[in-house]
Order: sequence, then C-alpha cells, then structure tokens
Amino acid sequence: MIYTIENNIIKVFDKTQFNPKHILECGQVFRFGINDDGNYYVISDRYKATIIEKDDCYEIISNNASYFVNYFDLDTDYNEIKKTLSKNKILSTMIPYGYGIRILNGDPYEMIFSYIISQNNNIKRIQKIIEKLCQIGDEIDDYHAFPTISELSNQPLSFFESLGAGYRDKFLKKTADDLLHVNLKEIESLSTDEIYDFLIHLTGIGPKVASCILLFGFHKMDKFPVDTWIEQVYFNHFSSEKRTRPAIQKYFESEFKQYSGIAQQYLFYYEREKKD
DNA sequence: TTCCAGGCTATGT
DNA sequence: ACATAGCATGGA
Repeated sequence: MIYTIENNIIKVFDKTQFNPKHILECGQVFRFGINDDGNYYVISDRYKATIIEKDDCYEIISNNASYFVNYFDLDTDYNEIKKTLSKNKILSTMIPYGYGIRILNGDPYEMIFSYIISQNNNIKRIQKIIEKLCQIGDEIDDYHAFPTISELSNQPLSFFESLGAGYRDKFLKKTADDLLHVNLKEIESLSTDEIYDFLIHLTGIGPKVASCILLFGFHKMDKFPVDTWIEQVYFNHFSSEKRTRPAIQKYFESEFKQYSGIAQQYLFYYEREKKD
C-alpha cells in the first residue's frame, strides 16, 4: 500500500484498505479510543498513535513512526487479499462492512495477557481491566505503557485480584511468573505449531486464546479463532451442521487457508456491527 | 432474576 | 479422545 513518512507523520493514501474504525473496532485490540475531537487513538506496547482523516489520506501521528508502519501492517496489500477471499460468496457480502480492516502486529506479551483476560468476558470490561493493569506501566506523556514482564511478575496475587478480573486473576499471576525467564523473541522464530504448543501449556490459555495470540501477537494469518460471535456467524450464515468450536475452526481454516485470520476479522466485525 | 460476554481448568466417561 | 460443571464480574 502507498504511504509516506515525514516528520514522524505517516500518510496513508488508500482509504479503501485502511479505516481506523474498522481496524480498531474489529476486536483485535483493546487499548484504543476516540478523542474529544473525534479522532481515534491506539496504544501498543510503549507507543501511542492518533489517526486523523484528511481529504486524500489518513495521517498517523505518533511518537514512533517506524513502529506503527509495522504495527498497521502497511507493507501488505489488503485489496489483493480481499480479492482472493471474495471467491467465497458468503464472505464477499460481509467484507464491505469492514473493508478497511488490517491485522495489527501487536506485542506478544501484551496479547498474551490481554487475551487471557478476554475469556468468557465482554469487550468493555476487558478494556477496563487492561487499563487498570497498565497503571503499573511506565508513564509516558498522557498514558501508561503496557507493563513489562518483570513489572508484572513482581506483583503479588492481590494486585491481580484488585483488577476485577474475576477468576482469571490466578491465571495472570501464574503466567506472569512462568514467562519471566522466557524470551519471546526466541519463541517467535519457532514454527506456528511449536508456538501454539508453547502457548497452550501456559495457564489460562486454551485453543481460542492461543489462536488469537498467534494471529495478533505473532502475525500467523492462517489462524481462525472461534468464539461465541464466530459460532453465531457460522450457524447463521455458513452451515446448519452441528460442529464443536475446534471443528468450526478447522472448517474455516481449510476454506480460507493463509488468509484465515483476516477472513475471521471480517466475519467478527460484521456479526458485531449489525447488533450495535 | 436470569442470561451472556473474544473460554479455560478440572474432572469425569 | 470427547463431554460438561463450575467459574468472577458486570451490564442488559
């Protein structure tokens, strides 16, 4: 996709494959919001970006332009991907609702803790719990960085209990301790199956959460996480054949292959958006 | 009051 | 290998 960088401002020139509402509200990220002036902002790891719409482009204003070029996956052409995915007639009717979706390159540690919190939970409450968790992160300008793994593992269980995370507090504490001496940079170089195996042995991570972390934290686009919304969209639009969630995941991954994760985001956004 | 939310762990068969 | 009870919290 075409973009330029000047004075730490990224200009994105193709509004047909970059839309902040679609990107941020399709469920892949939790630390975002809308400023008083109506512009979206997003915080990832230690960095913050604000997105402003101009006549011919979107401007991404941040404290680390190169970080956000990678974060927003700007070197990938999503119009080509949409063309391929549109061969599926059902999906092709849903893509227009979230035409500007892109898969973000989130920080693996942040994705792990965020998606442990997400299980059997709703997005508003997930966001509240994560923001509370971030109070112990570095203060930068008007926001907090996501806490480092040592900051997290230094906290007693009572800290996690104070987040209002419910029964997940013990999962968070145990995973923080287990990850303290793990270098995720080394994990990143493993195969998708090996990373999945590593993730699913952590406490509080099952098939769905592991798939989300692979997709949003390790950019493994062939993963198709199945939650209650996707289950709905499967039964309402794709098949009346009864399947378990793992079976639904296999069904979609064999249909959408290396672009499964992107297809999943279009479906998730479509299903949630029409209820708002 | 009951049901549900980006499901997982533990415990059965 | 597969099925299911129990789980913390808060909003509809």
